[in-house]
Amino acid sequence: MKIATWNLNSIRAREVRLLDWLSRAAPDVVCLQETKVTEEQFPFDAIKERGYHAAVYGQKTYNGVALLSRDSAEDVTVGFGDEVDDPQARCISALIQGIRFISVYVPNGENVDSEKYVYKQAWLSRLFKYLERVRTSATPLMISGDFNIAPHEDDVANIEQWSGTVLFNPEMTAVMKQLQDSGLHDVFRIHQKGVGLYSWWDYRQLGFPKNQGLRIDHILATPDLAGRTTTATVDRNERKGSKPSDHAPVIAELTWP
DNA sequence: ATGGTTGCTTAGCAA
Repeated sequence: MKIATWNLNSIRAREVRLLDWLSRAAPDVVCLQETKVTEEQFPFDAIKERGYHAAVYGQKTYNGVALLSRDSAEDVTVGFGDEVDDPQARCISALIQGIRFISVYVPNGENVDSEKYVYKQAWLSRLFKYLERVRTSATPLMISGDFNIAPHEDDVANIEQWSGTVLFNPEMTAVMKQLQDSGLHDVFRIHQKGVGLYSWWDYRQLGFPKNQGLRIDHILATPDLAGRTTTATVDRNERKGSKPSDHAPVIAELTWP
């Protein structure tokens, strides 16, 4: 079973790239973020032609998440289902082949003095409560997406530039540690121990050619699944060529069922 | 310190 997570930075700007990549990479489940379209504008037909079901939580202009899958998705839910009235489409979940998949687009936060960072903190707090509710011992779980957090120094190319920012600071690395301590393992780091491995590179200042990136897109899995993963990679080819997203897909393979 | 890029929308926000 091949799983991927990819922040597309607009599914309209990336539709051809996404479709070509689906044919070439042939993932079984794809967690998408920043689709930036309402459900009415989502390219359901083209994706169906490539052999995928799509569960979509859309929003105009900003955010937007989706789950693509070879097999049908059951029990689809969107948002956290909590008491907060939140218009931002950042979380979708479904049961696929007996696994609870969640695609998340964690708020960026802009800067640590911003109201957007307050929202990021609150959103993450709601995510923990959501995970407590949705997790059951019987169902393996995989939560993937753009977390907008680099978990470790080794996940940041330029520490001087990024230390203390919303993407890499003690409070945010503690969030990743708390997720891991709750039994959600960082699948990429099970298989890749090296440095200089990133999933996002700024469009500006030759970020990608200079490999000035951060590893902020993650696949986290409960132990039953994490232990069955066989590979984890970043598909750097998707950051190359004409009109790439600023994120590359992160891919994991596992023996399932 | 500023600016550098992209997408959506059409001047300015978000990343």
